[in-house]
Amino acid sequence: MVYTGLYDFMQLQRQAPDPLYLQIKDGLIAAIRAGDYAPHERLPSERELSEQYAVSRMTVRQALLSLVRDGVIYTRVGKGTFVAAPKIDQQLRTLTGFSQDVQARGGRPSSRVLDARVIGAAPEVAAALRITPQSEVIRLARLRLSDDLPLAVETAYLPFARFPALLTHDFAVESLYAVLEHQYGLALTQAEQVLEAVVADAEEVRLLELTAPAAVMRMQRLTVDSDGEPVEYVLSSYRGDRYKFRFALQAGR
Amino acid sequence: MVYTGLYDFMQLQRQAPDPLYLQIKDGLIAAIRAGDYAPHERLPSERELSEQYAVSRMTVRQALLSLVRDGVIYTRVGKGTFVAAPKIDQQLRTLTGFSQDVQARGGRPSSRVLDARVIGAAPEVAAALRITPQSEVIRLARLRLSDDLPLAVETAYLPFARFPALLTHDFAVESLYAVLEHQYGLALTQAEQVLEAVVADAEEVRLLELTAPAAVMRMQRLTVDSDGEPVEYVLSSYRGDRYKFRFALQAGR
DNA sequence: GCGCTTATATGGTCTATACCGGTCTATACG
DNA sequence: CGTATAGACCGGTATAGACCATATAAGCGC
Repeated sequence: MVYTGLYDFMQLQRQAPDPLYLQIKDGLIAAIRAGDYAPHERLPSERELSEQYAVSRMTVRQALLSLVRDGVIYTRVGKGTFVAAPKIDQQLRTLTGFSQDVQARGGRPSSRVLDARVIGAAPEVAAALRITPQSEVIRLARLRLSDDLPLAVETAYLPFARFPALLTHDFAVESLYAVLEHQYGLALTQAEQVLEAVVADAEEVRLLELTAPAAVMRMQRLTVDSDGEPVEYVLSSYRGDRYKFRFALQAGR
Repeated sequence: MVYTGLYDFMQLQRQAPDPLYLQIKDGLIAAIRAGDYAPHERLPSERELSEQYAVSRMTVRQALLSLVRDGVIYTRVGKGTFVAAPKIDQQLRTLTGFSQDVQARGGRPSSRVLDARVIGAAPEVAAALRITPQSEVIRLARLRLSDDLPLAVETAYLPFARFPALLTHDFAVESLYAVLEHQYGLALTQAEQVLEAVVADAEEVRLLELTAPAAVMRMQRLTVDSDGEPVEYVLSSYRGDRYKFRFALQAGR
């Protein structure tokens, strides 16, 4: 036990170096993320990689197998190892509002404010936000566009008591999530969503410039801050033909 | 090469024998299920197992690592390998199919098989399952009902090569996920979904007993096993008026 | 040109061996 | 008696090599 003190010291100084196969794994992840390999592009063969990294083929395989389990790459006998289609999982790391969402898809988000005022909370809204009915809530209704094409109608409700100065912002320009994060220092980490497919009503047809009959995706979202306090309750209607909702499911853990 | 002829013969007679490590894995699963090892009981060491099965230690490790990924066992450096706590953990580690889903909502699931056969994979299906186009896939189309009311049309595609005996089951009665789990020992842990709202086409109107125009939720799901291998590609259409898709979003972690 | 064989590349499986650091225990020492 | 320490055993990492089935392209015979 002579070295206990020194060992602890070194533990604090630096982590034990990762095993080789993890270093290789990280290297490959970095290369893929850097764009050195496009989706479905072939990686060097296991034998080539073992030469490049100067390790045995089994060690390379350990790194590759781990990447396969993570869904980053896939293998085909006799053909090679390939980069998997980009994972949606990544997208879910942060809760995104409309603006980030559209940007992530390569679009240019914009908004038209339809309504922005303080009203008494309807029972349904009060229940969702867990406040007393008829207490004041901010109602922010916007038409959301991607590259100037109408994509969704969105109505957000927030407790007025908590965000009294919120309506001083111009939400035709600013992102609600950005304001909540930077102005109020909120970390939005959890949300509960309900999706439903319905035939668009007259109002939706008009605002989203649809031709009846058309389908819209109605979304209900309750966003909660890191303390578990409800922050916003949002009702949206997305054009069915322009919006696909994609996400990853993961069991357990 | 003395055995080539015999080997070819056996190939024709029955599927290629599982690799050693899978045989060992199955053996251990059977032993655990039979109660030979209680939860948290230590298994023989890797070196002992390699003697018992007369294989190298690396082969034993391959079996054990797969069991760890499936959550059946866990390992502790310096101590040994142990049986994981049963069921409840297990349950949470797997995704749910239609049957479990409806049951969780308090409904009584049932099915009508519309089509069940082996066909050549369409390009889209082959790409999703990451198999070569035109290779054989199982196509299982079912009308899914909850309390005898039509709720969804679901078409699942699975690689035939991996599940050659799958169609011997009656999927009007059995759950596909249950068969995959118990028969093939698969832990379905990851899936990627895409949801879209559309106006129901004539076929959907007829099968789901809708009145046009009506909205349906089209779902696309790629389910992947614990080894990262695509298992099934499912296209579904849910009645918009009877199905709400609810889930929790969580950022970061 | 068309079909067949052959050569070559790939990932998948398996062996045999080695050393590491963590864990536990029996034994020798103070 | 308490405690070091040596050693046995554990899973984790790594090597070097072998053979398999699959996939693809080159070469060959017709």
